[in-house]
Amino acid sequence: MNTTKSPEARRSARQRLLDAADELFYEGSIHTVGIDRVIERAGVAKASLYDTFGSKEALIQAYLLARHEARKLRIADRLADYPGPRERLLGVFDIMRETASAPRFRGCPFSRAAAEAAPSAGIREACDTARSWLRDLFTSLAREAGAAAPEALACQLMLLYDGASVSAHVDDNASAAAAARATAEQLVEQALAAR
Amino acid sequence: MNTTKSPEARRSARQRLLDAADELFYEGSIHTVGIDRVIERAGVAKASLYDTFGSKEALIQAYLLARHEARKLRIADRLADYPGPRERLLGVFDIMRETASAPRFRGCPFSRAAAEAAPSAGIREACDTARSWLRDLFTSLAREAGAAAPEALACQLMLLYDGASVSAHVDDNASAAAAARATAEQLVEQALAAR
DNA sequence: CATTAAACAGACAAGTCTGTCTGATTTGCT
DNA sequence: AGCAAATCAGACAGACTTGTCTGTTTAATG
Repeated sequence: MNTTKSPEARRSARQRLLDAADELFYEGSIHTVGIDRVIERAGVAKASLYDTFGSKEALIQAYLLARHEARKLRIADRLADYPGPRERLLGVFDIMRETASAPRFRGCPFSRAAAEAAPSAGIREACDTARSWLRDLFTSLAREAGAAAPEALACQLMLLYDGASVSAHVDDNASAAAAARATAEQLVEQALAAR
Repeated sequence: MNTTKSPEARRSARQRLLDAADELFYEGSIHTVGIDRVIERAGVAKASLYDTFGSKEALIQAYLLARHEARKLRIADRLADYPGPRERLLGVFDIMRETASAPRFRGCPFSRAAAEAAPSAGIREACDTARSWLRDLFTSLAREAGAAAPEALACQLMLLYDGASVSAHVDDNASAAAAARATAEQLVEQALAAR
Protein backbone atom coordinates (compact mmCIF):
# COMPACT_ATOMS: atom_id res chain seq x y z
CA MET A 1 0.00 0.00 0.00
CA ASN A 2 0.96 3.64 -0.20
CA THR A 3 4.06 3.87 1.93
CA THR A 4 6.41 6.77 1.38
CA LYS A 5 8.52 6.50 -1.69
CA SER A 6 9.29 8.97 -4.46
CA PRO A 7 9.82 12.54 -3.24
CA GLU A 8 7.33 14.07 -5.63
CA ALA A 9 4.64 12.36 -7.70
CA ARG A 10 3.60 10.48 -4.61
CA ARG A 11 0.02 11.01 -5.61
CA SER A 12 -1.36 8.24 -7.76
CA ALA A 13 -2.22 8.78 -11.39
CA ARG A 14 -5.86 8.72 -10.40
CA GLN A 15 -5.42 11.55 -7.93
CA ARG A 16 -3.33 13.64 -10.28
CA LEU A 17 -5.96 13.19 -12.99
CA LEU A 18 -8.72 14.27 -10.64
CA ASP A 19 -6.75 17.33 -9.59
CA ALA A 20 -6.04 18.31 -13.17
CA ALA A 21 -9.64 17.70 -14.19
CA ASP A 22 -10.84 19.84 -11.31
CA GLU A 23 -8.73 22.79 -12.33
CA LEU A 24 -9.33 22.55 -16.05
CA PHE A 25 -12.99 21.54 -16.18
CA TYR A 26 -13.93 24.18 -13.64
CA GLU A 27 -11.84 26.96 -15.11
CA GLY A 28 -12.90 26.16 -18.65
CA SER A 29 -15.83 23.94 -19.37
CA ILE A 30 -16.50 20.29 -19.76
CA HIS A 31 -16.84 20.30 -23.51
CA THR A 32 -14.07 22.67 -24.46
CA VAL A 33 -11.34 21.06 -22.38
CA GLY A 34 -9.89 18.06 -24.15
CA ILE A 35 -8.41 14.89 -22.78
CA ASP A 36 -4.99 15.90 -24.03
CA ARG A 37 -4.91 19.01 -21.89
CA VAL A 38 -5.99 17.05 -18.83
CA ILE A 39 -3.31 14.41 -19.16
CA GLU A 40 -0.69 17.03 -19.93
CA ARG A 41 -1.58 18.97 -16.79
CA ALA A 42 -1.68 15.77 -14.74
CA GLY A 43 1.61 14.52 -16.15
CA VAL A 44 0.03 11.20 -16.91
CA ALA A 45 -0.12 8.97 -19.95
CA LYS A 46 -3.29 8.78 -21.95
CA ALA A 47 -3.46 5.04 -21.43
CA SER A 48 -3.48 5.59 -17.67
CA LEU A 49 -6.55 7.78 -17.94
CA TYR A 50 -8.47 5.18 -19.90
CA ASP A 51 -7.25 2.37 -17.67
CA THR A 52 -8.39 4.27 -14.59
CA PHE A 53 -11.64 5.91 -15.64
CA GLY A 54 -12.62 4.26 -18.91
CA SER A 55 -13.92 7.38 -20.62
CA LYS A 56 -13.95 11.13 -20.49
CA GLU A 57 -17.48 11.07 -19.25
CA ALA A 58 -16.56 8.93 -16.27
CA LEU A 59 -13.76 11.35 -15.45
CA ILE A 60 -16.20 14.25 -15.57
CA GLN A 61 -18.56 12.42 -13.28
CA ALA A 62 -15.75 11.68 -10.83
CA TYR A 63 -14.74 15.33 -10.94
CA LEU A 64 -18.27 16.46 -10.08
CA LEU A 65 -18.67 13.96 -7.27
CA ALA A 66 -15.33 15.01 -5.81
CA ARG A 67 -16.48 18.64 -5.89
CA HIS A 68 -19.65 17.62 -4.13
CA GLU A 69 -17.81 15.76 -1.40
CA ALA A 70 -15.42 18.66 -0.88
CA ARG A 71 -18.31 21.09 -0.57
CA LYS A 72 -20.10 18.86 1.89
CA LEU A 73 -17.01 18.72 4.07
CA ARG A 74 -16.34 22.44 3.82
CA ILE A 75 -19.89 23.41 4.71
CA ALA A 76 -20.25 20.87 7.52
CA ASP A 77 -16.95 21.99 8.96
CA ARG A 78 -17.71 25.69 8.86
CA LEU A 79 -21.31 25.47 10.01
CA ALA A 80 -20.20 23.76 13.21
CA ASP A 81 -19.06 27.16 14.48
CA TYR A 82 -22.52 28.65 14.30
CA PRO A 83 -24.70 28.48 17.41
CA GLY A 84 -28.08 27.50 15.97
CA PRO A 85 -30.08 26.58 12.87
CA ARG A 86 -31.05 30.16 12.08
CA GLU A 87 -27.42 31.23 12.08
CA ARG A 88 -26.41 28.18 10.09
CA LEU A 89 -28.94 28.98 7.38
CA LEU A 90 -27.25 32.32 6.91
CA GLY A 91 -23.84 30.77 7.43
CA VAL A 92 -24.22 28.96 4.11
CA PHE A 93 -24.28 32.38 2.48
CA ASP A 94 -21.23 33.48 4.45
CA ILE A 95 -19.37 30.53 3.01
CA MET A 96 -20.56 31.32 -0.47
CA ARG A 97 -19.46 34.90 -0.07
CA GLU A 98 -15.96 33.65 0.58
CA THR A 99 -15.83 31.19 -2.28
CA ALA A 100 -17.42 33.66 -4.68
CA SER A 101 -14.81 36.28 -3.91
CA ALA A 102 -11.92 33.92 -4.61
CA PRO A 103 -10.02 34.89 -7.76
CA ARG A 104 -10.68 31.56 -9.45
CA PHE A 105 -14.43 31.60 -8.90
CA ARG A 106 -16.33 30.53 -12.00
CA GLY A 107 -19.84 30.02 -10.73
CA CYS A 108 -21.51 26.85 -9.51
CA PRO A 109 -19.80 23.84 -11.12
CA PHE A 110 -22.99 21.80 -11.02
CA SER A 111 -25.26 24.35 -12.62
CA ARG A 112 -22.67 25.00 -15.26
CA ALA A 113 -22.15 21.33 -16.03
CA ALA A 114 -25.87 20.66 -16.15
CA ALA A 115 -26.44 23.68 -18.37
CA GLU A 116 -23.97 22.55 -21.00
CA ALA A 117 -25.55 20.95 -23.99
CA ALA A 118 -26.97 17.46 -23.64
CA PRO A 119 -25.32 16.38 -20.40
CA SER A 120 -25.17 12.61 -20.12
CA ALA A 121 -27.24 10.71 -17.59
CA GLY A 122 -24.25 10.29 -15.30
CA ILE A 123 -23.49 13.99 -15.29
CA ARG A 124 -27.08 14.94 -14.66
CA GLU A 125 -27.16 12.48 -11.82
CA ALA A 126 -24.08 13.95 -10.17
CA CYS A 127 -25.55 17.44 -10.46
CA ASP A 128 -28.87 16.33 -9.07
CA THR A 129 -27.12 14.73 -6.13
CA ALA A 130 -25.22 17.91 -5.31
CA ARG A 131 -28.19 20.21 -5.73
CA SER A 132 -30.55 17.98 -3.77
CA TRP A 133 -28.06 17.82 -0.95
CA LEU A 134 -27.98 21.60 -0.63
CA ARG A 135 -31.73 21.89 -0.88
CA ASP A 136 -32.14 19.24 1.80
CA LEU A 137 -29.65 21.04 4.01
CA PHE A 138 -31.66 24.24 3.71
CA THR A 139 -34.88 22.36 4.38
CA SER A 140 -33.70 20.59 7.50
CA LEU A 141 -32.11 23.73 8.92
CA ALA A 142 -35.32 25.64 8.21
CA ARG A 143 -37.31 22.96 9.99
CA GLU A 144 -34.95 22.99 12.96
CA ALA A 145 -35.22 26.74 13.11
CA GLY A 146 -38.97 26.37 13.32
CA ALA A 147 -40.01 27.81 9.99
CA ALA A 148 -43.69 27.43 9.19
CA ALA A 149 -43.01 26.06 5.70
CA PRO A 150 -39.48 24.66 5.62
CA GLU A 151 -39.59 23.52 2.00
CA ALA A 152 -40.85 26.88 0.83
CA LEU A 153 -38.11 28.73 2.70
CA ALA A 154 -35.52 26.30 1.33
CA CYS A 155 -36.79 26.98 -2.18
CA GLN A 156 -36.43 30.72 -1.65
CA LEU A 157 -32.90 30.30 -0.36
CA MET A 158 -32.00 28.13 -3.34
CA LEU A 159 -33.21 30.91 -5.63
CA LEU A 160 -30.93 33.35 -3.86
CA TYR A 161 -28.02 30.96 -3.85
CA ASP A 162 -28.25 30.21 -7.55
CA GLY A 163 -28.91 33.83 -8.42
CA ALA A 164 -25.86 34.97 -6.52
CA SER A 165 -23.70 32.35 -8.22
CA VAL A 166 -24.84 33.53 -11.61
CA SER A 167 -24.37 37.22 -10.93
CA ALA A 168 -21.02 36.81 -9.20
CA HIS A 169 -19.78 34.85 -12.16
CA VAL A 170 -21.44 36.38 -15.19
CA ASP A 171 -21.53 40.01 -14.06
CA ASP A 172 -18.29 39.66 -12.12
CA ASN A 173 -20.33 41.17 -9.31
CA ALA A 174 -18.50 40.59 -6.05
CA SER A 175 -21.33 42.02 -3.97
CA ALA A 176 -23.98 39.61 -5.22
CA ALA A 177 -23.27 37.07 -2.49
CA ALA A 178 -23.53 39.74 0.20
CA ALA A 179 -26.83 40.92 -1.24
CA ALA A 180 -28.05 37.32 -1.25
CA ARG A 181 -27.08 36.95 2.38
CA ALA A 182 -28.90 40.11 3.37
CA THR A 183 -31.99 39.04 1.45
CA ALA A 184 -31.82 35.59 3.00
CA GLU A 185 -31.81 37.20 6.41
CA GLN A 186 -34.93 39.13 5.49
CA LEU A 187 -36.72 36.01 4.29
CA VAL A 188 -35.65 33.85 7.21
CA GLU A 189 -36.84 36.49 9.62
CA GLN A 190 -40.22 36.64 7.93
CA ALA A 191 -40.52 32.86 7.82
CA LEU A 192 -39.81 32.59 11.53
CA ALA A 193 -42.09 35.48 12.43
CA ALA A 194 -44.96 33.76 10.59
CA ARG A 195 -44.47 30.76 12.80
CA MET B 1 -36.85 45.72 -51.97
CA ASN B 2 -38.53 42.64 -50.57
CA THR B 3 -41.62 42.32 -52.69
CA THR B 4 -43.41 39.00 -52.83
CA LYS B 5 -41.72 36.37 -54.88
CA SER B 6 -40.97 32.71 -54.29
CA PRO B 7 -43.70 30.91 -52.31
CA GLU B 8 -41.35 29.58 -49.64
CA ALA B 9 -37.78 30.59 -48.87
CA ARG B 10 -38.90 34.16 -49.06
CA ARG B 11 -36.71 34.96 -46.08
CA SER B 12 -33.19 36.05 -46.96
CA ALA B 13 -30.22 33.84 -46.22
CA ARG B 14 -29.38 36.17 -43.34
CA GLN B 15 -32.77 35.69 -41.74
CA ARG B 16 -32.80 31.94 -42.23
CA LEU B 17 -29.35 31.75 -40.67
CA LEU B 18 -30.47 33.77 -37.67
CA ASP B 19 -33.53 31.59 -37.22
CA ALA B 20 -31.50 28.41 -37.41
CA ALA B 21 -28.86 29.80 -35.06
CA ASP B 22 -31.54 30.76 -32.58
CA GLU B 23 -33.01 27.30 -32.48
CA LEU B 24 -29.75 25.40 -32.42
CA PHE B 25 -27.61 27.62 -30.21
CA TYR B 26 -30.36 27.94 -27.66
CA GLU B 27 -31.39 24.32 -27.66
CA GLY B 28 -27.80 23.10 -27.59
CA SER B 29 -24.95 25.38 -26.74
CA ILE B 30 -22.71 27.78 -28.53
CA HIS B 31 -19.65 25.59 -28.49
CA THR B 32 -21.20 22.24 -29.24
CA VAL B 33 -23.27 23.33 -32.22
CA GLY B 34 -21.17 23.47 -35.36
CA ILE B 35 -21.45 25.66 -38.38
CA ASP B 36 -22.40 22.70 -40.51
CA ARG B 37 -25.51 22.01 -38.48
CA VAL B 38 -26.53 25.65 -38.64
CA ILE B 39 -26.24 25.90 -42.40
CA GLU B 40 -27.96 22.57 -42.86
CA ARG B 41 -30.91 23.70 -40.75
CA ALA B 42 -31.00 27.05 -42.51
CA GLY B 43 -30.78 25.47 -45.96
CA VAL B 44 -27.97 27.83 -46.83
CA ALA B 45 -24.52 27.42 -48.30
CA LYS B 46 -21.52 27.76 -46.07
CA ALA B 47 -20.17 30.53 -48.25
CA SER B 48 -23.34 32.53 -47.64
CA LEU B 49 -22.80 32.37 -43.92
CA TYR B 50 -19.27 33.68 -44.17
CA ASP B 51 -20.25 36.30 -46.73
CA THR B 52 -23.03 37.52 -44.46
CA PHE B 53 -21.55 37.32 -40.97
CA GLY B 54 -17.83 36.80 -41.47
CA SER B 55 -17.33 34.34 -38.64
CA LYS B 56 -19.13 32.02 -36.27
CA GLU B 57 -18.53 34.45 -33.45
CA ALA B 58 -20.30 37.25 -35.30
CA LEU B 59 -23.24 34.94 -35.90
CA ILE B 60 -23.38 34.12 -32.20
CA GLN B 61 -23.32 37.79 -31.33
CA ALA B 62 -26.11 38.52 -33.80
CA TYR B 63 -28.11 35.64 -32.32
CA LEU B 64 -27.75 37.05 -28.80
CA LEU B 65 -28.64 40.58 -29.83
CA ALA B 66 -31.70 39.32 -31.68
CA ARG B 67 -32.78 37.46 -28.54
CA HIS B 68 -32.30 40.63 -26.56
CA GLU B 69 -34.41 42.70 -28.94
CA ALA B 70 -37.15 40.09 -28.94
CA ARG B 71 -37.21 40.01 -25.16
CA LYS B 72 -37.33 43.80 -24.96
CA LEU B 73 -40.32 43.85 -27.27
CA ARG B 74 -42.10 41.02 -25.51
CA ILE B 75 -41.68 42.54 -22.07
CA ALA B 76 -42.55 46.08 -23.14
CA ASP B 77 -45.62 44.78 -24.90
CA ARG B 78 -46.88 42.67 -22.03
CA LEU B 79 -46.11 45.16 -19.27
CA ALA B 80 -48.30 47.76 -20.93
CA ASP B 81 -51.32 45.86 -19.62
CA TYR B 82 -50.33 46.34 -16.00
CA PRO B 83 -51.73 49.38 -14.18
CA GLY B 84 -48.70 50.61 -12.25
CA PRO B 85 -44.98 50.17 -11.52
CA ARG B 86 -45.56 47.83 -8.60
CA GLU B 87 -47.64 45.50 -10.76
CA ARG B 88 -45.15 45.77 -13.61
CA LEU B 89 -42.30 44.69 -11.33
CA LEU B 90 -44.18 41.50 -10.61
CA GLY B 91 -45.38 41.28 -14.20
CA VAL B 92 -41.82 40.55 -15.29
CA PHE B 93 -42.06 37.37 -13.25
CA ASP B 94 -45.41 36.52 -14.78
CA ILE B 95 -43.78 36.68 -18.18
CA MET B 96 -40.90 34.55 -17.03
CA ARG B 97 -43.31 32.01 -15.63
CA GLU B 98 -44.79 31.65 -19.08
CA THR B 99 -41.53 31.37 -20.95
CA ALA B 100 -40.07 29.01 -18.34
CA SER B 101 -42.99 26.64 -18.70
CA ALA B 102 -42.65 26.43 -22.47
CA PRO B 103 -41.47 23.01 -23.60
CA ARG B 104 -38.38 24.38 -25.29
CA PHE B 105 -37.18 26.38 -22.30
CA ARG B 106 -33.45 25.96 -21.72
CA GLY B 107 -32.65 28.69 -19.21
CA CYS B 108 -31.45 32.22 -19.78
CA PRO B 109 -29.60 32.36 -23.10
CA PHE B 110 -27.36 35.18 -21.88
CA SER B 111 -26.27 33.56 -18.65
CA ARG B 112 -25.65 30.34 -20.46
CA ALA B 113 -23.61 31.98 -23.20
CA ALA B 114 -21.59 34.01 -20.73
CA ALA B 115 -21.00 30.95 -18.57
CA GLU B 116 -19.52 28.92 -21.39
CA ALA B 117 -15.78 28.76 -21.42
CA ALA B 118 -13.86 31.86 -22.42
CA PRO B 119 -16.60 33.85 -24.13
CA SER B 120 -15.19 36.35 -26.56
CA ALA B 121 -15.40 40.08 -25.94
CA GLY B 122 -18.31 40.45 -28.36
CA ILE B 123 -20.31 37.73 -26.67
CA ARG B 124 -19.64 39.14 -23.21
CA GLU B 125 -20.73 42.52 -24.47
CA ALA B 126 -24.01 41.22 -25.84
CA CYS B 127 -24.72 39.46 -22.56
CA ASP B 128 -23.84 42.54 -20.54
CA THR B 129 -26.19 44.60 -22.68
CA ALA B 130 -29.08 42.23 -22.13
CA ARG B 131 -28.49 41.82 -18.41
CA SER B 132 -27.99 45.53 -17.80
CA TRP B 133 -31.20 46.26 -19.62
CA LEU B 134 -33.20 44.00 -17.32
CA ARG B 135 -31.47 45.35 -14.22
CA ASP B 136 -32.18 48.90 -15.34
CA LEU B 137 -35.80 48.01 -15.99
CA PHE B 138 -36.14 46.67 -12.45
CA THR B 139 -34.38 49.73 -11.05
CA SER B 140 -36.54 52.29 -12.82
CA LEU B 141 -39.75 50.46 -12.00
CA ALA B 142 -38.64 50.22 -8.38
CA ARG B 143 -37.95 53.93 -8.35
CA GLU B 144 -41.30 54.71 -9.93
CA ALA B 145 -43.01 52.52 -7.37
CA GLY B 146 -41.35 54.56 -4.66
CA ALA B 147 -38.94 52.04 -3.22
CA ALA B 148 -36.55 53.46 -0.67
CA ALA B 149 -33.52 51.83 -2.32
CA PRO B 150 -34.39 51.08 -5.95
CA GLU B 151 -31.00 49.63 -6.86
CA ALA B 152 -31.06 47.30 -3.88
CA LEU B 153 -34.53 46.05 -4.72
CA ALA B 154 -33.52 45.59 -8.35
CA CYS B 155 -30.54 43.55 -7.22
CA GLN B 156 -32.80 41.31 -5.14
CA LEU B 157 -35.16 40.81 -8.05
CA MET B 158 -32.25 39.93 -10.32
CA LEU B 159 -31.19 37.26 -7.85
CA LEU B 160 -34.66 35.77 -7.96
CA TYR B 161 -34.87 36.01 -11.72
CA ASP B 162 -31.53 34.28 -12.29
CA GLY B 163 -32.20 31.74 -9.59
CA ALA B 164 -35.53 30.82 -11.11
CA SER B 165 -33.97 30.47 -14.56
CA VAL B 166 -31.37 28.10 -13.19
CA SER B 167 -33.76 25.97 -11.22
CA ALA B 168 -36.38 25.80 -13.94
CA HIS B 169 -33.73 24.65 -16.37
CA VAL B 170 -31.33 22.52 -14.35
CA ASP B 171 -33.81 20.95 -11.94
CA ASP B 172 -36.58 20.94 -14.52
CA ASN B 173 -38.55 22.61 -11.78
CA ALA B 174 -41.63 24.20 -13.30
CA SER B 175 -42.67 25.85 -10.04
CA ALA B 176 -39.45 27.82 -9.59
CA ALA B 177 -40.76 30.82 -11.50
CA ALA B 178 -43.93 30.89 -9.43
CA ALA B 179 -41.89 30.74 -6.24
CA ALA B 180 -39.74 33.57 -7.53
CA ARG B 181 -42.81 35.64 -8.22
CA ALA B 182 -44.21 35.04 -4.75
CA THR B 183 -40.89 35.93 -3.17
CA ALA B 184 -40.61 39.02 -5.33
CA GLU B 185 -43.98 40.12 -4.07
CA GLN B 186 -42.77 39.71 -0.50
CA LEU B 187 -39.65 41.75 -1.15
CA VAL B 188 -41.42 44.46 -3.10
CA GLU B 189 -43.97 44.83 -0.33
CA GLN B 190 -41.24 45.18 2.25
CA ALA B 191 -39.31 47.67 0.15
CA LEU B 192 -42.38 49.82 -0.29
CA ALA B 193 -43.38 49.58 3.38
CA ALA B 194 -39.93 50.83 4.39
CA ARG B 195 -40.49 53.92 2.31
C1' DC C 1 15.36 -12.49 -7.48
C1' DA C 2 11.08 -13.09 -9.90
C1' DT C 3 6.54 -11.95 -10.82
C1' DT C 4 2.64 -9.08 -11.31
C1' DA C 5 0.50 -4.72 -11.60
C1' DA C 6 0.68 0.04 -12.72
C1' DA C 7 2.17 3.69 -15.37
C1' DC C 8 4.79 5.22 -19.12
C1' DA C 9 5.38 7.44 -24.36
C1' DG C 10 3.38 7.98 -28.40
C1' DA C 11 1.49 6.47 -32.97
C1' DC C 12 -2.85 5.84 -34.97
C1' DA C 13 -7.89 5.79 -36.44
C1' DA C 14 -11.98 8.10 -37.43
C1' DG C 15 -14.34 11.76 -36.63
C1' DT C 16 -15.22 16.72 -35.59
C1' DC C 17 -14.42 21.68 -35.97
C1' DT C 18 -13.82 26.61 -38.46
C1' DG C 19 -12.78 28.96 -42.34
C1' DT C 20 -11.35 29.49 -47.49
C1' DC C 21 -11.98 28.97 -52.08
C1' DT C 22 -13.77 27.80 -56.85
C1' DG C 23 -17.07 27.94 -60.00
C1' DA C 24 -21.97 27.31 -61.22
C1' DT C 25 -26.67 28.91 -60.68
C1' DT C 26 -30.35 31.83 -59.36
C1' DT C 27 -32.40 36.24 -58.61
C1' DG C 28 -33.59 41.42 -58.89
C1' DC C 29 -33.56 45.35 -61.43
C1' DT C 30 -33.27 48.29 -65.41
C1' DA D 1 -32.76 40.86 -72.64
C1' DG D 2 -28.82 41.69 -70.03
C1' DC D 3 -26.07 42.71 -66.05
C1' DA D 4 -24.76 42.49 -61.28
C1' DA D 5 -25.37 40.79 -56.86
C1' DA D 6 -26.70 37.06 -54.10
C1' DT D 7 -26.65 32.40 -53.31
C1' DC D 8 -25.59 27.92 -54.36
C1' DA D 9 -22.77 23.04 -53.73
C1' DG D 10 -18.98 21.15 -52.21
C1' DA D 11 -13.92 20.25 -52.06
C1' DC D 12 -10.17 21.41 -49.23
C1' DA D 13 -6.81 22.80 -45.42
C1' DG D 14 -5.35 22.49 -40.88
C1' DA D 15 -6.34 21.86 -36.40
C1' DC D 16 -8.83 19.74 -32.99
C1' DT D 17 -11.53 15.78 -30.65
C1' DT D 18 -12.03 10.87 -28.15
C1' DG D 19 -10.51 6.50 -27.84
C1' DT D 20 -7.41 2.25 -29.01
C1' DC D 21 -3.35 -0.07 -29.22
C1' DT D 22 1.68 -1.47 -28.88
C1' DG D 23 5.47 -1.97 -26.39
C1' DT D 24 8.56 -0.25 -22.62
C1' DT D 25 9.66 0.99 -17.99
C1' DT D 26 8.93 1.42 -13.19
C1' DA D 27 7.21 -0.19 -8.58
C1' DA D 28 5.60 -3.22 -5.02
C1' DT D 29 5.44 -7.93 -3.23
C1' DG D 30 6.14 -12.95 -2.50
